[in-house]
Amino acid sequence: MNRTTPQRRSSSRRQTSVPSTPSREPQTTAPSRALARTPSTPVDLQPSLGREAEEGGYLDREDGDGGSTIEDSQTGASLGQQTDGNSSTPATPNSPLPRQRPHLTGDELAPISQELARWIRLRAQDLKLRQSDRQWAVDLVNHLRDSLLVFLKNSDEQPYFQSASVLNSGSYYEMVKIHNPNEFDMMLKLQSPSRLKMTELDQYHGLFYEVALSRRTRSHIRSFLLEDGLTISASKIISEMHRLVRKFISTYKVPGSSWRWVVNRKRPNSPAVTLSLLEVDDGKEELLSVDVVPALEVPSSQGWPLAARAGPDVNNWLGKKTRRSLTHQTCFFVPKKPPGRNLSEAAKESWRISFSHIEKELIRTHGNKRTCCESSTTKCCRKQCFKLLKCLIEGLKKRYPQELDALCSYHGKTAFLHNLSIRAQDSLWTPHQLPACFMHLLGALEGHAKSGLLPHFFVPTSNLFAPPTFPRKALVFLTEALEEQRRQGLPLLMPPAPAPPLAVHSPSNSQPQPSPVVQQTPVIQPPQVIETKSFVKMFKIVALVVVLVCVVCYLL
DNA sequence: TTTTTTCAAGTCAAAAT
DNA sequence: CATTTTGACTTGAAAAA
Repeated sequence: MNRTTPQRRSSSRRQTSVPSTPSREPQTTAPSRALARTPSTPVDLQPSLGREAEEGGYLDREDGDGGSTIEDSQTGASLGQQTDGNSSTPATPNSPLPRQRPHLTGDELAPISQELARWIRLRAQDLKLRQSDRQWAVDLVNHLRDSLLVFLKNSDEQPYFQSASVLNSGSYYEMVKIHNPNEFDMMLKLQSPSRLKMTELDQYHGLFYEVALSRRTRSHIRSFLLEDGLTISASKIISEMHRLVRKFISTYKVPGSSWRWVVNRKRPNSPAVTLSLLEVDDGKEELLSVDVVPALEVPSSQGWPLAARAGPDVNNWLGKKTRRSLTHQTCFFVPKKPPGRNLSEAAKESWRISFSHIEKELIRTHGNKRTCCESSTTKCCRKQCFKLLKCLIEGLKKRYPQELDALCSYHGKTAFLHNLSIRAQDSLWTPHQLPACFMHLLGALEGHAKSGLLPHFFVPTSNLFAPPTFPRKALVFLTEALEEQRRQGLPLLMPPAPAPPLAVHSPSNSQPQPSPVVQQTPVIQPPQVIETKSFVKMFKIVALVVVLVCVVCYLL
């Protein structure tokens, strides 16, 4: 009982934070922090962009799949780095950036100015979640999750879901969520009664599967089988999930009763049932969002499908032993169709393979040595780099929603994992190398974009940057956008609205202006201008001017 | 300002029911 | 035997020094 009560009690202890205002300004004690943050907070909750981009990448939206252009052998070989070797570089004709070599160190890249480095560190600092925000969000989300589990357990009308259990996943639980703890992902694990027959769908290079039981069963799963009595229907599972969650929510009471959860409309290509937390009175702003994804667990006696056996290239990074322990774990299937219309019958009921739990473990135990991040002397900056990359990707998507529609956070995650496996040594990632490491990571993503080659980390035959899902046009756009970000000192990493407390100019950042990349130049100022110190300076100047004007007025 | 200490939360598995 | 409870361990942020 020590587990549940303290949470509640602690909430009442900090009365201000819980009841009325979910987060932000009020209890922020550090003024500088409040200045820096207030603007970003509400804006980022925008459901339309933020959610889809972020979470979507993870389980939901990204569809790397059947790239037509690359042959499998090549992809497999190239895992992790962009082989150009011979002819196979399709993307941009003029590519000044040399192909990334596996182990180049910071100084081989363009040098990073003092200012930029400082700026990167500041931004990394600013991406952290605040505990007061977490406390509020976590109480609500955990209560929701636990109640949903109880509901499913007692739901007699759908026995198959009674044995479901939750596996927390996604960026919050990977400890790489940025800005706000406002998005949570959970997989609802569903047991398979027998071994599964996993049939790769042609043309998708091992990402999408038809999943069938290997023999007939009397388990409760049988209400979700197709007519053949073996094939498991993805659409039946997801719609039933959706129905159950709706039913649960219709009776569920949010503790505190200032908010309510609503079940979002079902999106045709999404494996998730998405819940949004809204204010009871004005139900406009989405305060939290939770994705629940049913996930079919492959029995542990069965290995991964063939395409994933070539799987994560972590031998140099984590060692063979760790690799074995990873690949011996189970994998999951989430009910997700491949993108596009006019799908075959099998594709309509298809599942996508998911390694969310292993991604989580990789990001958590990310060190070359066991001792990485164990004490202050062995700290590394890997996660910080990843957070910065996420931030940049979100920024890019916000600015170019149409052009970069295909881009999602999973591309960032994949590039990050490849980068970790290539730059394996802990000594390359010490905290003071953060700016250089981040530029490396950015360069890697740029390289992937240039070569049009970003193999799925676990299914290397599947290229996440291949044309059907990632149009060539978008790829070129992305390449140029990244290049420009780098050249201009990462303007998009600047805080969304630098000067809201003063209500001075420049909301320039928040309005999406889908101008071609080149035209972006004049809109954005170099980062130094907005940096905190300079900001203070600016403030002083403004104050001085105001005083002067007052004096003049008075004299007149 | 930077470093150390404390605290909330997540995970895992042993112990208890 | 299965489910729930408990405690040890880890991480990251906030408070204190």
